[in-house]
Amino acid sequence: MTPLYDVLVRCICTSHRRTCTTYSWQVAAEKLTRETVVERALDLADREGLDAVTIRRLAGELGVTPMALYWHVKNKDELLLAMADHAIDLVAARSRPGEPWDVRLRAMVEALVDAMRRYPCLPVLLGHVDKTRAESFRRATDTALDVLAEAGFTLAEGYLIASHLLVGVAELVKNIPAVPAGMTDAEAAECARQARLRLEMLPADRYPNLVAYAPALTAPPDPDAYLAFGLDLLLSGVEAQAARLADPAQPRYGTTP
Amino acid sequence: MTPLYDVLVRCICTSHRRTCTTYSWQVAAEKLTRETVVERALDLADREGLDAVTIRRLAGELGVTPMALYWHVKNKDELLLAMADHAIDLVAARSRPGEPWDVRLRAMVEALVDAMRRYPCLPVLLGHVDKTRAESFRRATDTALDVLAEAGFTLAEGYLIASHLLVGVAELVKNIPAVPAGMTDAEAAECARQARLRLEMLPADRYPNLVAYAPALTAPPDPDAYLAFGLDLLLSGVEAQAARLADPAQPRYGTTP
DNA sequence: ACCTGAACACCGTTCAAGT
DNA sequence: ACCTGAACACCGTTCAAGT
Repeated sequence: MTPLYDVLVRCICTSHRRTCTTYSWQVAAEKLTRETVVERALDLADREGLDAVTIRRLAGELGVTPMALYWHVKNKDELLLAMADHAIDLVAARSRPGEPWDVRLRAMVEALVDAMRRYPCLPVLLGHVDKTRAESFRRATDTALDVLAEAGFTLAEGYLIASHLLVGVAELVKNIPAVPAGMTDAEAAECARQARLRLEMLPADRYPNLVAYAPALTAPPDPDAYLAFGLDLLLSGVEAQAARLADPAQPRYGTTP
Repeated sequence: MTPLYDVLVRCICTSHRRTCTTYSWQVAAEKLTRETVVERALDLADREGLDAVTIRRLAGELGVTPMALYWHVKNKDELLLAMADHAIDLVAARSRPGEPWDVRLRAMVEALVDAMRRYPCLPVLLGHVDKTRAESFRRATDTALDVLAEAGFTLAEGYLIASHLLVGVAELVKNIPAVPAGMTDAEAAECARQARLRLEMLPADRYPNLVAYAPALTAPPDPDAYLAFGLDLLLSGVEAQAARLADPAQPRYGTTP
């Protein structure tokens, strides 16, 4: 542990690294960074579900020892937070000032939908992080509060609406009716048939509506009509409240700014 | 390991047990049942959060070996499912046939709110179970579909609305502004002050609305106004859609029954 | 029928040590 | 600065065995 030894080792190390990076088999092990850790974690979660994202498993995927990750990320909670932060990053940007509040709000919600379709793990990921600690959530929430204030809502009301829209969109995208990626038409049909049978096997006297719903499951899914209806449902609630609260006699939640 | 030894041990044991049950310190170990397992798990989750519900931890709480639980419950997933099932049990019952659809729907939603306030772990628990596998969910969904069909929705629309209301209420109750149980007024005030400071410490140029929202946090929380606004928001969306879809020219999601 | 004990393959995380 | 190795205290679950 003399300085000389230290310097010597350091030299060997850097020169070793310099030569190695020229070989292709070393490219994968090419100096870990926090960004690649987070992106690889998102990738893993999208492919195999959030449960597959494990410090040890992720480390294996990156060709590195589990404890190596702790250099780039404080702990698993921070990893999940960084994943959500990274996935939601583009949402705040898509508000268009100048437009009326309802089209601005719809644009934001559609940006949310896009983010969740781009990162399928995002809806369930949202349930595992403290949203107030993520930077991109704060940005998105702040611009949402801006839009909603323009609609006449108090800040407290706007805050509630913002988180309501967030989980509403998450639930919507989670249940989006689509053939799972990498499934042939035949497999998808078989899948739908089994889902239908599961419903039809229920006792019809106790669950008449669920049983009646079963045939609809064999029809080809229509994600666009589904999303259109879901988004209208979410947004029309906000619009209805905005209209109702335009009457100053109505009781409010929170003080008007 | 002779038969004689076997019988001998058995005698000692049963007589031991028979005497023991007369002592009060043995009452807790009084024959485990699936119901007490589930209820104890709910209790544990309510007190210390869902993460505290662990097979081993729960077994310890029940004064029993971890593997004993596997006799009453197939695995942890089934335990979580049974917990949700038990907590949501009373909801379907609270629909009042004869009333118009919107008051029936509101009654169901309010029953949901009650269940979630009774079992604080329920909102997060819902994120960890497959709702289609729980009996009381199916019952509640079926009666909801009944109510929503009366409102003119298709079954597909009704199904979407039902799950939308479920997660909407869950999010609402999760964020309910109330002084946490077992906290003095002084502690609650300190808690609010810190929440306010956390917001006010944010850079005001990037998050102007969040910073402006901070002072509202020091005001005493008003759970009733919060819930009233949240429920109105949820339900007015459904009502607005019902009104819009009364026009037969409007596009629909799913076929009308 | 109901419960225990030992064992297996997994976790997240710490801490000292290497290079 | 960045990564490894060994260790700790925890998981869920199986399987054979006890009573």
